[in-house]
Amino acid sequence: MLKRHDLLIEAAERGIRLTVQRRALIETIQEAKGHLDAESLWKLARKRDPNIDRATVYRTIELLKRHGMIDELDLMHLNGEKHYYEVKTQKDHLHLACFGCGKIEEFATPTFERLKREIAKKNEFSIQVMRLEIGGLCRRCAAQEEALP
Amino acid sequence: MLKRHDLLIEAAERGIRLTVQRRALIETIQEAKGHLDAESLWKLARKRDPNIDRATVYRTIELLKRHGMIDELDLMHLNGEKHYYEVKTQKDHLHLACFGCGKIEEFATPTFERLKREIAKKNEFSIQVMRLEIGGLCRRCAAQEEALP
DNA sequence: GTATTTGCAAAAGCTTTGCTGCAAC
DNA sequence: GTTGCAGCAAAGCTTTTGCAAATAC
Repeated sequence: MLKRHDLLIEAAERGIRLTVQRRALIETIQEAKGHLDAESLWKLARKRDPNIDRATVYRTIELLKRHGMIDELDLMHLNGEKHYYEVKTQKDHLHLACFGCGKIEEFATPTFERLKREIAKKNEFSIQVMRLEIGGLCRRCAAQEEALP
Repeated sequence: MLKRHDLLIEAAERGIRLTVQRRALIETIQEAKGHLDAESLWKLARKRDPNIDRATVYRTIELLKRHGMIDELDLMHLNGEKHYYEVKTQKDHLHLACFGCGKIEEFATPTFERLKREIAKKNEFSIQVMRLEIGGLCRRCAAQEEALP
């Protein structure tokens, strides 16, 4: 399991003003299983603050992103153009998206870390965000494809 | 320089019906310098076929994508949510996007290829598309940032 | 001649914005 | 008491879609 930051503590440490709405959303993101889009986060956050507005959700996501506290994913645009969010992990990892069944797998490996160091060094580039997404077929879906004529 | 496929030849080989509109767009993509979004491609393609419609551009892009002839990029959403397109290269490569000046750099390394093989093997995943994007500051912009208080 | 593709115009999907009043500190 | 934030509603940007007419083979 990848270790993730505690967003509320980190927000406080960073001096981010914690309104009830931000608290509601941050707790929602922290407890979210899987990767959720803004609309889903909004619906869940309303269980904690029934009046929280979509716009507030978007604005808070933007804030957390700027602070590098969450990562934004596209997940190969498997379901439209929306974005998905996850708490930043200690280790960089990549996402495997299956075009067949839509399942998302996460994967971390030292090779990825090595690649990151190599990029930073060779390009003299100061890396802030890194997003590696892979689309294809998971084992099960690849096997099914094979079976068809 | 990364070697890219000849799209028109490949389209013919794949039995893709080559209408004048598709020809116009394919030639445009092939000759494009840098990474262009759908709107820019449309404007350029109109120089070859003045009546080509936006919708045709989107439909053809979708077609070429399905055939794995072009890659779609987000380039860290540096300028809104549009997508950018490039002819598929022989070698996988990644994109470095500078949040300061907006410059996009391409980078290919054997470590990336190794990572790809490792992912496919460890996850038993059949990879079709791989998109590695990095956001941060290029050397010049990082130095400028440093200079400020 | 027939199946596919196009242009057009409209809609859809997701996100951002301007403004006024409210909340945090 | 100030400053910044939230809610609301509207607009924005990019992409998709339905359909009749045109085109490729």
